Amino acid sequence: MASRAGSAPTIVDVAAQAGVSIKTVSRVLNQEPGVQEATREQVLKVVAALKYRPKLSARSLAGARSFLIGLLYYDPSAAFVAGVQKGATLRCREAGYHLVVESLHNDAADIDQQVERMVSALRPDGMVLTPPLCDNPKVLKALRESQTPCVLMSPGRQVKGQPSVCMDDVHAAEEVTNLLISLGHERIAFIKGATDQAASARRYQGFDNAMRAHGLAVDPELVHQGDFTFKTGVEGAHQLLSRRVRPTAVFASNDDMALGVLAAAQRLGLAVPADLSIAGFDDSPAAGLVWPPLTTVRQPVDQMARTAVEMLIGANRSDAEPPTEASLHRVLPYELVVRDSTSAPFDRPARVAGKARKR
Amino acid sequence: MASRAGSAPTIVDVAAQAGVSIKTVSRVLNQEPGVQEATREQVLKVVAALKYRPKLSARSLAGARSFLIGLLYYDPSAAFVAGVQKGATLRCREAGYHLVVESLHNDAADIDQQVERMVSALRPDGMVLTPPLCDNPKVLKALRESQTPCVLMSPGRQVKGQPSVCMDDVHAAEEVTNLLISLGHERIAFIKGATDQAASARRYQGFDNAMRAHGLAVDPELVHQGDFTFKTGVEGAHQLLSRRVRPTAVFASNDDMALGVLAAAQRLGLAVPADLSIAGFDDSPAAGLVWPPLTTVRQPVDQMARTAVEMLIGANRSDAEPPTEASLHRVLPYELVVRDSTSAPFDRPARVAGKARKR
DNA sequence: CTGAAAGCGCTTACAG
DNA sequence: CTGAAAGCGCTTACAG
Repeated sequence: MASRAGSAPTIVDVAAQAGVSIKTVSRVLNQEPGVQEATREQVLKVVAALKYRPKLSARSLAGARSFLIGLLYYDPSAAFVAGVQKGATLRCREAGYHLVVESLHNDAADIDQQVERMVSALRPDGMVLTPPLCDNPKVLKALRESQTPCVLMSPGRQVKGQPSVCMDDVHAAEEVTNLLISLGHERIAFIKGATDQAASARRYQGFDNAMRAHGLAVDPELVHQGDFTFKTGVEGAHQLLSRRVRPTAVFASNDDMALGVLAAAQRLGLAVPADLSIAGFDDSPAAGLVWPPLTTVRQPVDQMARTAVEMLIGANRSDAEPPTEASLHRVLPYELVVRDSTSAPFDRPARVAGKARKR
Repeated sequence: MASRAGSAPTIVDVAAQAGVSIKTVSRVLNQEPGVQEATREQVLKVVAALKYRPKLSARSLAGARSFLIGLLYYDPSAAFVAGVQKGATLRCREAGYHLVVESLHNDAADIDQQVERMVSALRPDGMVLTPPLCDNPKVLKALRESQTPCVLMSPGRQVKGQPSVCMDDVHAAEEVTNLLISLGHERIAFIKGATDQAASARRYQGFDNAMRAHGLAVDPELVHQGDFTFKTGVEGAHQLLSRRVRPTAVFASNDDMALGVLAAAQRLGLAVPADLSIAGFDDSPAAGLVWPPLTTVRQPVDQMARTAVEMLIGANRSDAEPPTEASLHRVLPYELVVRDSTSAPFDRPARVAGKARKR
């Protein structure tokens, strides 16, 4: 018997045509054990012939899973969204899951209700939280109360028992600083990021570590408080470059600020990197689209998102290992991207194309 | 009777507590007519008290709507994804819909099956297609066969009866060209975009229109074929600036190429805009993060996405007007962003901050 | 204006 | 190894 014309085939059509019960079809589709190989093949043949696809809403209503992963974000940089989406959607598809995206206002008074509303309507099997939402207590509380598994991306602080994915900001900042020092710089200025973002402190920490390790004092006059915007990069440059003894290098803790430093330096008639080396952080698209291209650090954003989705899907499986504290907090490798904005002090600009080093 | 502890309240709990049938609760929730005001209020009170939220999977399985809107994209620029997501998610939430995002490979041989699979599992109420997928015949065919309503964002060509949202590329490129001409430029070079993207031809068309309208010949030597990448901007600049008579301005048909021109000009020791004016297209984040900041055109990407979602949701409503050919193809206003990379030829660089003009 | 019944298309116990 | 029954939580079509 063929399936009714017009409407899509259902599990009943497949069962009838394969000469088995719908329960058996369900078993095959969900890869449950205890189906004879011959039966399995017969069912799969009919599934293919009918182009049968189980309907998500029915599976979701009847079963314990929704096959939906939620992604929450607030005011992210464009490069960040793009990377996260790429990693998350691809991993979702591999596992037959789908990604539902919602944007929220981190400062909204009713943000907990917004989250609660979304979760109770959608019942996602898990949620990926990006900064700064992953550090928002209201959001975390609403999710905990609804018992929705979460993975935090680059959270400010690890929460015990709360899965997270991040990169090693401290170590990356150390490496950038080491690069500048190895080029011969000693008066190295630093521009800090927004105080409400945890990465800011970690990056400064790395800078400080590296300086101390080389016996170089961090001159408070050469540390500027920025907020991750282009504007504070420009301001920082003006202030730092007006010191009695100028720095020979500026390490801005993100690319937007580094671009501000570059723009300011160019307006002041300084040659980069001959008169001033500049390093950033993030490897934003713009970092490679300026002259000279910026030395920076690439966050593995898409890998982080992919890993986050994987953790959520894995946790939903019955055969999942009991998680250890270590398996809950994944630290992914970053990439130091050395380009032309850094050189030995007073060097002629390098003419070599950008190259990347992994660690 | 209170709802069972532990599990979330259902429509049955609400009906029981409000002393009505579940059908009446359903009517109130879906804003169907024919419910007495007192009854309605009583139901809403219980809904609020119980924090009842209808489950999407149940509504979707029983009814004709899924409250899901799909967004398909392939290898978009970061700024584009970010804008689309913002506009689309916000509009979805206002209407109680949710946005499911999927990324596809435009060149995948089985792209039609990937689309078919997604659609038959999810049954979205509509789909937003971004370039270049909105021009992919396989994708469109798969969607047509599944009877999923679609809106195309910036499609290469209008398809009759197929809803779309776009901006007026031709007119925008005309305006940029007019700006350069009004500043006193006559030798204006143009860098074309990728030949497989429809916007490329439209932007060149606008340039050509404006030049002719002012009696200026388009010198074929001053037209370079690029592909929207930074690299072809650099190459174009080298080629265009090696002409016997140099152009005094370059109009690159997107920002990445304009940034390439800027980088090349700076390496060649040219002052921008004094020696060379540069204009781009897109208003990418980087456009405002370089020195001098780029004159460009801002695409209303988030508005376009918002409009696309609105059209899909509106079409699903029973009280929807029969669409006219005009209402099917929305053209949204762009914004000319005049910054410091353009000036009169041989001018000293402007010191004025960027300003925007709407049309 | 309101409701009782059937059914959407699956999975979950439970039998055999 | 396989299946018949019940049920997930809503909307639809039909009565009254």
